[in-house]
Amino acid sequence: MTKQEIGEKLRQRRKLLRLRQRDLAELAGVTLRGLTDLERGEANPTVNQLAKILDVLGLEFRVVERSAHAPS
Amino acid sequence: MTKQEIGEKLRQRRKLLRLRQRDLAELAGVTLRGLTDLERGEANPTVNQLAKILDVLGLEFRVVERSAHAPS
DNA sequence: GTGAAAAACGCATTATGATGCGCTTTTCTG
DNA sequence: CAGAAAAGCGCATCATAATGCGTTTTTCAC
Repeated sequence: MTKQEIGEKLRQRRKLLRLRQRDLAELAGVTLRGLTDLERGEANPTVNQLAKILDVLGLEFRVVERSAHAPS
Repeated sequence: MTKQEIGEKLRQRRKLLRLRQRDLAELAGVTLRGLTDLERGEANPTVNQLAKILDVLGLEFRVVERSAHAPS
């Protein structure tokens, strides 16, 4: 996944949960600034930073074989 | 996945490919220091840093639902 | 067991990610 | 359309990830 794809996935998930960036940022313990940059794919976050946000969204990241395809 | 799990996965994959840390680090364009820390799970790498290494190893990371279980 | 290769790590430095603040732009809602 | 809410973003600062170098420890082949 590219950073853009990650950002888009986070955004979709956030909207699904009807959260504003501000609220998600607060729940995750990151700044609004950091979150907006991340959602737009214009950031190179640390694993911790990303994990904090994924955690609130009920998501996680996983290392897999490159050729493996995503489930529907 | 925790950082320890990620590190262990990278290490296993590297060994499978019969690479030394030094060689993998060079191929990935990171320092030996950064790689050793990462494999031991004692690092909080950026997504870019992690991606560079995963790329050489034929791996990638993906954002998924937290409850989804890993394939065998 | 000995020696060499590989990996771990302490410490200082450099590069860059995260934050803070405020202003601008975009997106909703009525 | 008008106003408000949400999101985007420029810039300076702070925090910390990445590097560089040398030394120590562990691993492995003989």
